[in-house]
Amino acid sequence: MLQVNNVIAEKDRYVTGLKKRNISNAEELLNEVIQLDELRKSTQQELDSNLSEANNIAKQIGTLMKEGKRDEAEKVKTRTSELKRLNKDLSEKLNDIQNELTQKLYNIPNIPNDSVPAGNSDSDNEEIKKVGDIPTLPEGSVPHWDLIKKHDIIDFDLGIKITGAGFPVYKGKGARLQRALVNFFLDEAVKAGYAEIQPPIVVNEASGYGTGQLPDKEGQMYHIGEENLFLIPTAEVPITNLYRDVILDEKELPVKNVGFTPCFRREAGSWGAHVRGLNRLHQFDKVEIVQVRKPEESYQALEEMCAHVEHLLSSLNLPYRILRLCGGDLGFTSAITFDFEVYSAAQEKWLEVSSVSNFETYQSNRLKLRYKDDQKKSVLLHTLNGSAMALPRIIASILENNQDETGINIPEILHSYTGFRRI
RNA sequence: AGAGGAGUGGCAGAGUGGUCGAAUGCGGCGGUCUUGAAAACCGUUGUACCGCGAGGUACCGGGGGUUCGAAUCCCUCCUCCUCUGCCA
Repeated sequence: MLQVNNVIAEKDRYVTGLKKRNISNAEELLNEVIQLDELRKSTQQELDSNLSEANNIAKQIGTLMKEGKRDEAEKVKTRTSELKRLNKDLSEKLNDIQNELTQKLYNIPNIPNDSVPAGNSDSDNEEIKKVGDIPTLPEGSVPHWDLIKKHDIIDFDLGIKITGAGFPVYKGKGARLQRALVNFFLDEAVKAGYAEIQPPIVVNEASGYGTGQLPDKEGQMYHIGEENLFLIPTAEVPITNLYRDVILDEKELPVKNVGFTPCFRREAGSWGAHVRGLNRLHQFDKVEIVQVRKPEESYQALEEMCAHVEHLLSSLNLPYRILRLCGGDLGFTSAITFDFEVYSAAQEKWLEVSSVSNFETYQSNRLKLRYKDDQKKSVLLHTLNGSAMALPRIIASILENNQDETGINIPEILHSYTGFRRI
């Protein structure tokens, strides 16, 4: 969430930023925050001085009691009981104000980076790069949902039988291909200096709040009511929350982590005929890279992460394009996001396979993730993450783009991982 | 899951109602000594909020309560350890 001090210091810039996200009452919203914070301060000042007085009297009573002056002690007690009543009200008031302020801040998204274009929807995203040729497929080519049936490598019906729609079963070469990709992605990340993490795939409420899935997006996550836990929608949640309530030593920076996990998304309401096959699932595998950086280094890290994703895509020989998301399409917690899409030649569609974002201090403020600078001051760090990469759509495009009359060619880079060259 | 025990500063560990934000040791940082290092000695060493500052407030696993006053007493939740049960 935003820091109130920054809201005050850079109000104009923040208003402009929020307008880019099509929040028309931005100024009003920020003013409310500033006013609430002022009320918070004055209430706290009043409470603090009352507490101070009460503390002093309590100490006096202690001394009087020790000296045996009971009557005098009883006399001062009238004032403290008055203060006690007062302070109970005041601290309740302060609590309410703080909750209201937090609620307000929770509902204000991150301020977009200056380079983020204005816009309403994904049609306003800015294409900044396109690499690779769109393959021309042979006569009779079919989308991946037909290919997987034909070659019996992924079974949706079996998934429906044992779980439900959106939970496919990977079989034989399909399962092997997926495992190969996971290993390839992990190996490349480790080569690039990321430390491999295997986090839990179920997280508690505090973690949901830390990275911003809660309070507003709980509908996206599967919830285990009995234990009040959530199935992760992305490895970002556990891996970033590793650093919740942490003050890092400068020597521990930069943090570069990679994790492979299944991801679970309820995708409530977004199921329809247009999302067939592997295009959208309730459970899918993803390799995620996460960085924690000093503020002045985070944009360099963002570039580095984008370059890493590009490297993966070109190694797999997939045509891709990079989009800079516009204000209207930007995730709630993100300051800037680049989407990577691969071309799936039989569907004749671009599919999002990675999303690389800088959250600046938006997450770290909630997480209380800081480091000590050379002045020994605590400074909020920047968090970043990106998919490297989401598996199903990569598989979809590999299958579609590399099909011929008799089968499917596996990209060369994967041969040592799959142990086979064709499906 | 049941019974018992325990959660204090970076770590170890005292403190069971009143100058306790917290002894002591280790570690860290600064210094003295030394050619350098070690040892020894001296000093310093949590986080957040408010305040121009002096300073104030809160925090001893989380939340609530008793009391003029709580690390200390009570309730509740969480976590860890030991034993019993179950289990990959």
